[in-house]
Amino acid sequence: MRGQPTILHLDMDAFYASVEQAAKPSLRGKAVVVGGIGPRGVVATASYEARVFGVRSAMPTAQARRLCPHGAYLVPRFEVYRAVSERVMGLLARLSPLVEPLSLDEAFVDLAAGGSADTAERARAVAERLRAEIAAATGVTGSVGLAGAKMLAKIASERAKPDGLVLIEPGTERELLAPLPVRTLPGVGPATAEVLRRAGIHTVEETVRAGEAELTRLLGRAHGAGVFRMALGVDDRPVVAERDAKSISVEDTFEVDMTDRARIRFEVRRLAERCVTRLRAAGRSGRTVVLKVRRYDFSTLTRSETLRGPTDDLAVVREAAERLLESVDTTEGVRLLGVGVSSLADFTQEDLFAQSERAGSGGERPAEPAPTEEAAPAGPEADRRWLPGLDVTHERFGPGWVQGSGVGRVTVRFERPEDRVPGRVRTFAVDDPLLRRSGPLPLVPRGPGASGEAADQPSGSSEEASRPKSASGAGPASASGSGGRSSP
DNA sequence: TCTGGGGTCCTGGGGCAA
DNA sequence: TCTGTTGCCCCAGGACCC
Repeated sequence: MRGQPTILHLDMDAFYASVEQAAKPSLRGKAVVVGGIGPRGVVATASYEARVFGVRSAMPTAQARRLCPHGAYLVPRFEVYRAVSERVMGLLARLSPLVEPLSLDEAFVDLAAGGSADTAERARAVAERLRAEIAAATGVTGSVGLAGAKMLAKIASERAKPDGLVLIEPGTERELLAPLPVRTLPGVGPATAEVLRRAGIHTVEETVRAGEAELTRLLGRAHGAGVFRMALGVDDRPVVAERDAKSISVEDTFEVDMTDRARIRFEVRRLAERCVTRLRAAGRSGRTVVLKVRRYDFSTLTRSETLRGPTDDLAVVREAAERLLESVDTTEGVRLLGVGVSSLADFTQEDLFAQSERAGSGGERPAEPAPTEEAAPAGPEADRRWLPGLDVTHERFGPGWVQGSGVGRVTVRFERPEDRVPGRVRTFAVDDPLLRRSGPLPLVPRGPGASGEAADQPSGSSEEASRPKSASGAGPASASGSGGRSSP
């Protein structure tokens, strides 16, 4: 570090909520909360209007509703966020070959590696142009931080929020960091902050004064040394363009704790199937199978088994997961189950019959039928679930989105992203044959006037992608997502 | 009325082989 | 042959991040 401020950190502003506001004119300027809407859902992103009421990311949605009862609560539409994200990442890729995406809404760019900026003035000009391009191409805004190192660029983008740009001049880093709370430093979460607080360390300056030896004593060797370096502003982590995934996992939280052993086994098999589907889609195989169980009291345990070689065979993964389940006591209730695969490889060891047969079965038999009715996987009715925020089309009234539903009725607002005024609201019976799910509309209209190359915004039907993941009943709690979080 | 989902990294204990 | 040391692998849990 201490170099020119050519590390750029982009953080989209309240990303999921901003995309929803761009897509739905009636929500602009309103409190919008995106996340799980079930009884165990949490907030993924809140618009700035909702944050005024104290709504924050990772807060239980039920609590958010109490703080902000008049807000619009929407389920995430990941296919839209992914499309917008790809568009943004495409703009970043023009600046440098070294772009490191952290999530759908955040990325680092090494401007020097791209030759697009080597001084503070040029970096600032590049960043301002980038922000304008993002707004024009996607309809949503992003904040940019520029500094000589990743940590500082990230701090800068947080200070720039919303819709701003902050550049940290070389030589001012230590002075800037000194008064900040220790929680600002990467790697210092609630637990570490509490350890430091008990030792009388609250700020970055106090962290530096404590010295490396004391931090190592408090936090352990690797962590203590790392925190000390960050506190000094020493952050030489490079921007890494491509990172290989180290594990692939899926998990579900259930709306009601499960105690029925057959039902739990059924869910583990289903999760194993989803996990292997993703594993294969990524063209990977794995050697270690991990079962995750969160019990009624929120205590979490993991059990893992390492195979003799990497596999992407469903039967092998499923049987390993079932074997692991045998060692877990679930009598008092389970709220979450997860299945994952780690020790990933790009090849598969075919000779795994012994592994598969150890459990006394083999072959890719499909998951057994659900042991109880509530455990049934998503059926045809799944398509008739009108979750708030989802895209629909009515044969007479055209495209719209679900504003709410209940007691046999669904309320739809008919409007398009390009509308200047909120659209009309109409209510239908939930089984109205003229109403169906549809794909999202592009946020920025395409055509001669549209900027950029062929827009990669979704516009066609993607019913499969947007289908709810479970039927009603005791199925998994509503999805919420990774990323999309932004600091206030 | 509690606390999602998908990841990464680190630590420490136990088993095992050189 | 026995014993102590070392290093590696596996496993479980915790912290952290978005």
